[in-house]
Amino acid sequence: MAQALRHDAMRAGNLAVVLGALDRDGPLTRAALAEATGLTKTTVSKLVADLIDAGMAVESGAVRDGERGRPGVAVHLSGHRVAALGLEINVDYLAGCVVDLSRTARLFRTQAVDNRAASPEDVIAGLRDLAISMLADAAGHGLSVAGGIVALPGPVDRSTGTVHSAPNLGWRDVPVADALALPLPVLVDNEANLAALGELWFGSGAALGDFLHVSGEIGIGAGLVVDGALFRGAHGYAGELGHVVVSPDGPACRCGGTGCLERYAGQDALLPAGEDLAGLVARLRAGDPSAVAACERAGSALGIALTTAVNLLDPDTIVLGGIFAPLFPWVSGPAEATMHRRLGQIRARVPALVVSQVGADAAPLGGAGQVIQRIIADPGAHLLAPQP
Amino acid sequence: MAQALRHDAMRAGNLAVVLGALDRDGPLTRAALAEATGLTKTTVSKLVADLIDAGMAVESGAVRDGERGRPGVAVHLSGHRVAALGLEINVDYLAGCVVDLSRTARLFRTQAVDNRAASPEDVIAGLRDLAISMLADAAGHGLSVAGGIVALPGPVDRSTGTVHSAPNLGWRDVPVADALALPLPVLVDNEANLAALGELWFGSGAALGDFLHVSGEIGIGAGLVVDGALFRGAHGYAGELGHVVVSPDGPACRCGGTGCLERYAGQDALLPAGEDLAGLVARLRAGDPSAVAACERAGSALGIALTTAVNLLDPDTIVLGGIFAPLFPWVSGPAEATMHRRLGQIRARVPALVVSQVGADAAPLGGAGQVIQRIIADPGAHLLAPQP
DNA sequence: CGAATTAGTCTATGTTGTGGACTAAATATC
DNA sequence: GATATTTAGTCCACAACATAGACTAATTCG
Repeated sequence: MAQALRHDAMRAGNLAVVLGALDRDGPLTRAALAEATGLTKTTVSKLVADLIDAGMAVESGAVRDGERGRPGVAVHLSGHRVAALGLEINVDYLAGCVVDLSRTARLFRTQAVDNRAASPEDVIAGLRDLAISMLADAAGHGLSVAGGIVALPGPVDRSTGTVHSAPNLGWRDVPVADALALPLPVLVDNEANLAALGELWFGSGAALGDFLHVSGEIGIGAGLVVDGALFRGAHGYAGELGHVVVSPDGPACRCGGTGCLERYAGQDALLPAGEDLAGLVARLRAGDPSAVAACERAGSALGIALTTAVNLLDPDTIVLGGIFAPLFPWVSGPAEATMHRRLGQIRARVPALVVSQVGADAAPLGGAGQVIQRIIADPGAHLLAPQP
Repeated sequence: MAQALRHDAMRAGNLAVVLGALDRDGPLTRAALAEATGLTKTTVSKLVADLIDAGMAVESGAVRDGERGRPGVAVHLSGHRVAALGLEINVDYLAGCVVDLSRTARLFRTQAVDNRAASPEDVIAGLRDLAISMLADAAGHGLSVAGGIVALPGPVDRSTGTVHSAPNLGWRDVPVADALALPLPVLVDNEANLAALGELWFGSGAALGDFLHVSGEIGIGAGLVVDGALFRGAHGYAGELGHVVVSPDGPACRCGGTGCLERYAGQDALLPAGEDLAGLVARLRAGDPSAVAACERAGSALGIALTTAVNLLDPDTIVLGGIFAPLFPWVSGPAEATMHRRLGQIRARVPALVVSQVGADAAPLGGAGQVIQRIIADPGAHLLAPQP
């Protein structure tokens, strides 16, 4: 239910309105902020002063726009103080990044390890070491890290910070957030969801409108971004594109069904035993007919599943990430052809397929960005004591 | 973007908080309201006084709850003043209803006509007559109708009040809201969307959690309700369940694709030429094997499509409405079996299939309820001058 | 019947945003 | 180059709203 509004909520809300305007529309003078938000110049000045005290905004020089009249002082988001930590546990690596309030990635770290061979405790201890050292680095840069999110390859319970099952890691019900025991609030989320947010803030972003981000890995997940926020469904398990039915009489899937998308376009279906992704791409570049045919099959199946997704979710754009990013030139054509054949008559516009602009770090970047997003949406709760 | 909060917005917001609490939690005393909302008794008293002046709330008698201390005065939503109009244009009938603020249906009217034979202008003129006479009736009951919504069997542009295409009526780009020219604000929406909202407010309602409401008519639409609001997608065309791919090599569909759900479970697929729904139900009751087999085929196909919908949308419950309501006993079993087979291993809980509790009036009821919802969410904008 | 308890109102007060006067700093005009 | 004009930002008196706590009202308990 909507919360009761008291004076402090009004102030917190207006602080968020101003910070949000700075985030969206770049550097703005106080006068421009007043015009954009509908608040008076007086109020904006007071709010901006608070944001500057908290280290969330800074003044840059005067704006000489050639107009006559006194020039304004541009104010923009400050990346000097507030930051967030994004972490990822995946099958063969750990990764982390620190992103500042202006959504600039400040630190990166990746560590190749075989997490299938190790126990969850050891993996989490390794991630903890990586996180602690990044926090120290961040502190060295004067950054105060307000929170973190761990990206995990499987369905999670966000309220308890637990990963329910991560089949590719062999994990079940691991309380990742608690076990990490970092000295800051830590959340968990699904890798596919966070990768979608990574694309929003560190990739093609707002130009995509509402988009569906497809993460091709061993499984196939998808994250739908609507109005700048994830659509999660009732229990947080929306976007399971991998088990959308492509052909009800198709081959059996590990989920118990038959003919799921994963059996046609998942990593195991695309890569012959023993070959890795780089090998497949090399064969595709060389024009190997069997590799091209495999991608065509996968692309057509993907087109069927995406047709269904468009009918149900109605996105503006569809972004292909994960293994589909390097395979995009060979997969997107057949998928797009299928979609146009099936949707062309009933939709005014068939969503375009585009390739992800973020690399392997999409998930931790999206996680850190999500924390930043929360801070911008409620700066009042994160007003730090002004530093000397 | 979030709006700037000024004093009037704070007041309007708190008015909505109080009215919303009354809507959800039935009659409450001012003291209970203060506790529930977190506002002080003073503030609640002032807000309640405004709501009573506006005719949106009334005091009922004192509450004698057996506790000691002064008994409170119960306050509840008043249905005496504010109301909303729900209208529907469909292939063979026009319908309208008036719903009051407490979401009680006060007036109903249905008119059987063959709208395929008539021009859009004539159909709209007929609906206008029906609406005007209902408004007069409502005024006779002392009701002030704040707005209306027209349910239409096809995709609409809600911002312009236009229906893009209604294939079953043979309409294209008809500006329904403007053409109606009623003396109150009129919106348009898709029939399937409004039927889902009808189920929310006039059927099983909140007990369903987040649910997908399937409207089986000639086409098959679906509306997803998340957190008490419709999920519409980027352009408002989400929920096109009818063209979800059930079998990519299936029979050709009028949409240009093949093997869409509509070809297996739409009205035209279920009813042999010349038979109507009542006839099919009679044969099913009599145990006619070919009728039962047809429902089993339809149910299995529906199960495939719903499996996909669950994977992508993750609802708590699935409600079957339209023609699937009378066919529920014969269709739901095969659908549920298919869903369990395909989802049982990867979901902790497979959404239950339930039958719609609202009859044919679901769409106009949902439309009127939507208007009421908007009033409750922003009573400040609808504060009428106090009446003598 | 008086004490205890709870509901609701009343009054003084505090927080927040507003509106307009005011100062500051630039360009345009003569 | 002096003055008018324009725009940015601050200051101050004021208005809107919610709050806290005193107060009155109406009930049950002993």
